[in-house]
This record gives sequence, structure tokens and C-alpha cells, in this order.
Amino acid sequence: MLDPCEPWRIIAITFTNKAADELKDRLEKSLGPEARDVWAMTFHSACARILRRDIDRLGYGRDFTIYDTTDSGSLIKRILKEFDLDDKTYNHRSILGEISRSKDAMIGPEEYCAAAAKSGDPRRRNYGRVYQEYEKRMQSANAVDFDDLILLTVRLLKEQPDVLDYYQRRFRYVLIDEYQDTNNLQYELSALLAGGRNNICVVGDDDQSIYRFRGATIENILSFEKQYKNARVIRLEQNYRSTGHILEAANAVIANNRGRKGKNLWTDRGSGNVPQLYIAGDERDEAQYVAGKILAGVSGGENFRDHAVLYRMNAQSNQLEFAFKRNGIPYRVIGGTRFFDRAEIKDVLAYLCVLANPSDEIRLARIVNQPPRGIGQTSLEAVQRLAEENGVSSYVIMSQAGEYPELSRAAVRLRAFTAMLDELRGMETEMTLPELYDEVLRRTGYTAMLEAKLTDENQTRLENVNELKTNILTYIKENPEGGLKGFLDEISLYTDIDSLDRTQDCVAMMTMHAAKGLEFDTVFIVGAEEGVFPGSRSIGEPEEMEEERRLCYVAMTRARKNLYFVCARHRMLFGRTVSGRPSRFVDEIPAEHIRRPSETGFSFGGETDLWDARPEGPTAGYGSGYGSGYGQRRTYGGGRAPGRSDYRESYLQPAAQKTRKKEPLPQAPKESASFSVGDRVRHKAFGEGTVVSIQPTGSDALMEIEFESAGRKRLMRNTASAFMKKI
DNA sequence: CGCACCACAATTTTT
DNA sequence: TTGTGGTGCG
Repeated sequence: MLDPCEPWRIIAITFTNKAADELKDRLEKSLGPEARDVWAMTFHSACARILRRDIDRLGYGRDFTIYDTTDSGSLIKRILKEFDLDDKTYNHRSILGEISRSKDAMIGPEEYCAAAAKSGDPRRRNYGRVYQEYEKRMQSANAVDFDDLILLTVRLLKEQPDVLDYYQRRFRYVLIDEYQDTNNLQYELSALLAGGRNNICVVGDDDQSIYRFRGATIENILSFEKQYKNARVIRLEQNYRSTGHILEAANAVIANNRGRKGKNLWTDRGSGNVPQLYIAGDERDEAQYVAGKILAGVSGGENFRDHAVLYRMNAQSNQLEFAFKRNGIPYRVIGGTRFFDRAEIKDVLAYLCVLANPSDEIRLARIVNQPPRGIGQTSLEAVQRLAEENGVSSYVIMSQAGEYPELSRAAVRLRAFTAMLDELRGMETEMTLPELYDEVLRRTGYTAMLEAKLTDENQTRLENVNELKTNILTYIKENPEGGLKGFLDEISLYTDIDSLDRTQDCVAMMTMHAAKGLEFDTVFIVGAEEGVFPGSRSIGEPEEMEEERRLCYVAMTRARKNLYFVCARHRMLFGRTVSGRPSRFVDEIPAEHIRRPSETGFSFGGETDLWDARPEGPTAGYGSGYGSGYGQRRTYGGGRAPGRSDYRESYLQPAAQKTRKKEPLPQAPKESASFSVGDRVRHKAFGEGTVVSIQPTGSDALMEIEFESAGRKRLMRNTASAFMKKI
């Protein structure tokens, strides 16, 4: 603290907005309002900010728009069509990936094409053609994609010494969070910003690098010390989150990786509970097991929100959701389809984008006939052709549609369309953003279109469109003088509104990737089978496998107190039933740090073992035969696949499920007794008590019971009724 | 031009 | 199994 530094001399870069916001919050709490001068933001927003200032030096307009992956994808699709490349061999996703990789390696389209020509590979040549065209179109639409934000900033700093100088002088302290997740471009950018001063501080954990697939290169952190010779390395090996067994188990798993610096976490929080493995018959059983454990936990006084279920793929969430609904467990799925990916949101935003930047071809094409206004594919293509020929944007052609005979049929409608947008654009100055938004919804007829056919789906869409307005209001509140462009900038880089709301008492469900940075008392890692986790794609690929193992490490270390691995012997995956053995990661845990099914306690009375101990469940199907049967079987741990006859038995199960699933939602079993406040009850484990309160939760209810000897407990009615009766 | 039906594919994800 | 995207018909 000898030399307090001015906050504006600091740039702190994170990957997610959430992390950036948290950082800002904490800074503000400890520094006060001065903290606002710190540039605490994501790579992308920092770059956007730098580019807004000087991108014109690279031949773009300063009011550039940012395309997200979907927008870029549409552009690629359009190019593919025009080039007459069949989209089976050339699917837009792989091209997008190729372009992204090229940009990360700072290989421009020309260079790419040159290399492709030399290689003689026709496929790569075509990739090059598409890449080139993509760049051309992006520039004429004055649009940049996510990679461009960083790439162009790096280029700007490299090509314009005075700009580089400006930022290097300004930022005397450069901090980068989650350094293990940086890709090449981000690495370049960090190095440029840190400049001659080398005053850079990075935070990261090589064992938590789980984004290799999107270009992150673990070498960045592994070679940091080489990069910056005088770097001081501070190792943070004390873990303040997990208890001993969990930590030891995680350490043991990650120790199997070769490409790492190596560390050993320790804790002083005691050894805690031993992680547990459960082998379920199928994914339904798996889900029911998790549900049961959660109910047992809640019965023991925990909150739903202390539990998280982590899986490898989003598709796995389905059965869990069914089980949770069936058991009246409130839950929240994090991730999956994001708010800003919804069609209606994209539509409405597209209108706003076109208002801000009429050259935005992709967004224009999206909205021109949405809602339908009689401008079809043919007209649109004619417009686009004319735009190409005349070297102007489609928007210009549309507004002068009358001058082109080939557009005669749609001319009136095209002109009306642009006239409407022009008018809306004119309103921008005289009304607030929320007002403008309403006006857009009204004038374009978007709301009317949804209201015309008020299906459930459209109802949701309307709600989403309204939800977007909330975003606008929030934005205006935080940026009183911010305009349309500012909002769009923020929104295109902010996709994160679906993040976890810890105030609601819900079980959290998410992919292991999404769980990074979070923590829960109890964590379930489901689908812990070979082929699922680690995924079949990574088996036989050492590098990939190490990444999966890191993912496992991340997932395990999310748990504070309880960790469960759950796997299924048979699983319906993509419409096919596959069988797998438990994940190798589980095998990597030394016996003393994991409890396998054969050793699973069946002693009645242990609170967390209520479910295992339960003689028969209130939920039909579970516990009958398969799932619970495996609890006692030793054969499984031995590693041999189940006998065929066993297999058959379980195999028949899914058929029965099918009908079940079709029903609206399997309601809570009827036989679960009803209780009312004041009832005297006797519980098998807790003894006698009195019902204090009952709170309905979905098909179930949360009851609070004051037990004479066991004290006050919170129990879920459906589960508890198996152990408890009125007296 | 809109809607319905069929084929096909399918980790992980931030920005 | 599920969701999406493309094609073909009314």
C-alpha cells in the first residue's frame, strides 16, 4: 500500500459478465464510488469499448454491429447457398468453427486461401472462398463477430502505435481472471496491454481448463512464467470450500493428468462425508435416486437450493425434471436454450438493430417479412441481388424499390416497410428507449401478430418480449444517457440473464461446464458412465480425456459437504438404449474416499440413508426390482458386464415408462397420506411429533414437524408418508 | 405464401 | 427421443 494506484489505471478482464459484475460489486464495496473508474469487464466488452473509439482506422464504421453466432451462421448459410455448395459436406457450423480457429490463429482469408490453394484440397479451397466472402459481407454490413472483437483490437493495437501507446500508458495494472481459459487472441491482447511494463497479474487454475474445445489453450498458463521472467507465482492450495474426503477424491482424480503443473489442495474443514457412488438401473432410476436423496436431505433440514445436479449434456436434464416434478421438488435448469436465442427476442432485437444500422443485412432479412407483410423469398432475393450489383445495402434498394422494374410487384410493400423503419428511426431522438421499444412493437405489428393467435406458445413469446422491456428499463436506469446503440451493444455482449438466482429455494440443474465457479453443499454428478462422462468422443483421445478429467475435477470441487456419483447401467440416449460401466473417474478415486454400492450403508436411522433404507417407496416403479437390487450386488464393482438375463429384465422397463411419460405429469401417488397442521404423527426414524406447518410445493408439500426427541424437521409429505403415520 | 410433414442430427459454451 | 430445418403441397 505504499503507492496507492489510481483506479482508472487498472484493467481487470474476466470471461463472463457475471464475473465482471461481481468484481465491480466487490470493488465498489471496498473502494467506494472511485471503483467505477476501474475497467472491470469481459474481454469482449473491453474490446468493444476500444473499438468504438478507433475502429475507423481499420476501415469499419464506429457504429458497427456485433453479430452473435447465430447471425454469423445465417450469413454462412446464405453464402453456401449462393456458392452452390451442398450443405452436407459444408455445414455451416464446421465452417464457422474453421473461421473462428483461423481468426484465433490470426490467419486472414487471403492467407487461408493461399494455404488452401497450395494444399490442393478442394474442401479447404471452398472453406477459403466462404471465409473470404464472409469477411467481405461482414464488412459491408459493418458487422463484427465475437472473434473479430478481439482480433480487430489486437490488430488495432499492433498496427497503430499511438493507440497502443495510449492504452499502455493508461493501464499500468493488467489483471486477467481465469487465465487458463484464454485463447491465442486473448493471450495476445493481454500481452499487448501489459506492454513494456509487464505489470500483469493473472489468476487461473490449469486443472480447471475446460474450454479447450473453444480455443482455450492451457499452454498460456503453463508457460506464463517463461513468458514473464520475473513473475512471482503464488500458489493457493488451501481450499475453503470442500471437506476432506471430497478434496482427496478430487485430487486423486486430477492426479491422473499429465499436462499440468501439479498441486495438492488441502483443507482444514475436517474430513466430512465420503463421496458416494450409486449404480442405477436406468436413467429414470437414476433420477429417482437423486430425487430421493434430495427429499431426504430436505427432510433433514436442508434447503433445496443447497443441492445441485450436474450432468455432461443438457439432454440429460429430462428424466431428472420428470422425477423432480413427480416428487414436487422445485428446480431450476440453468443454461440450455438461452433467452436471447429465442426467435421472438431475436426478431425484436433485429428490428432495433436495423434501426441502429440499416446495413445490417442479416437482421434485415430476418424481419422483412416477420410479421408477414407480403415480402417473400423471391422479392428478398431480388433485392439482395440488386444490392450486390449496385454496391449498396438492401435497405437502400428497398427504399427505392419503385425504380427497379424487377421489384414492381413488391415495390409498394418494400417502400412501406422502409418508410415505417425510417419513421421509427426518426422517433429515436424524441422518445425514451422504452417508449421507442413499445412503438416498434406496435408499428411493426409484432405484438399484434402474437396476439392474433393466442396459443400457449405465443403467450410465452409475448411474455418474453415483455421481459426484454425489463432489460431495457434496467439498462436505462443504469445508463441514463445511454441510447439505442448503447443498449444493443450491451445486450449483444450480455447473454447471461438466465443465471442462477440464489434467493429462490430451488435445486439447481446444469451442465458441469455451467457449474464452474459455483458451489453447493450437495452435488450430484449424474451420468457417470463411460460413454457419457467421459463422453464417447473423448475415449481414445488422450488430450480430450484429460479435458474430461479436468471437467470432473471442476464438478467434484463444486461440492462443499456431500458428493454423489450416479450412473445408470442402461440409458436411453438419442433414442437408443446404451449400456455402460461406471466412469473411469470413479475408479480413480481411492477406496477410502468413495463409498461404492456394495458398501452402501443399509443401517436404518442414518438420516441421509433414509432413502436407501426405505422398505418400499411411495413412488411406484422405483425400488421394485432393479434399482434397489443393485445396491446390494457385488458383481457390479467387479467390473463385469451384467448377465444377459439381468439385462432383459431392465430392458423391459422403458416400455412401461413410455405410457407414463405421455400422461400430463405423473401426479404424486394417491396413497400418500394427508396430514394437517396439529396432527400427531409417529415417524420411523424421528419418533413422535406434531405437524407445525404445511406448505404445498407442486404435487407435494413441505411439512414442518416438531418431533419430541429429534427436534424440528422439514419433511416432504410424499416421502415422509412412507415412514410416518398419524396417531 | 403459409403450413404441414418428414428427414436428419445429436457434447460441452462465452461472448 | 427430441428438436430443427428443408421441401412440397394446398
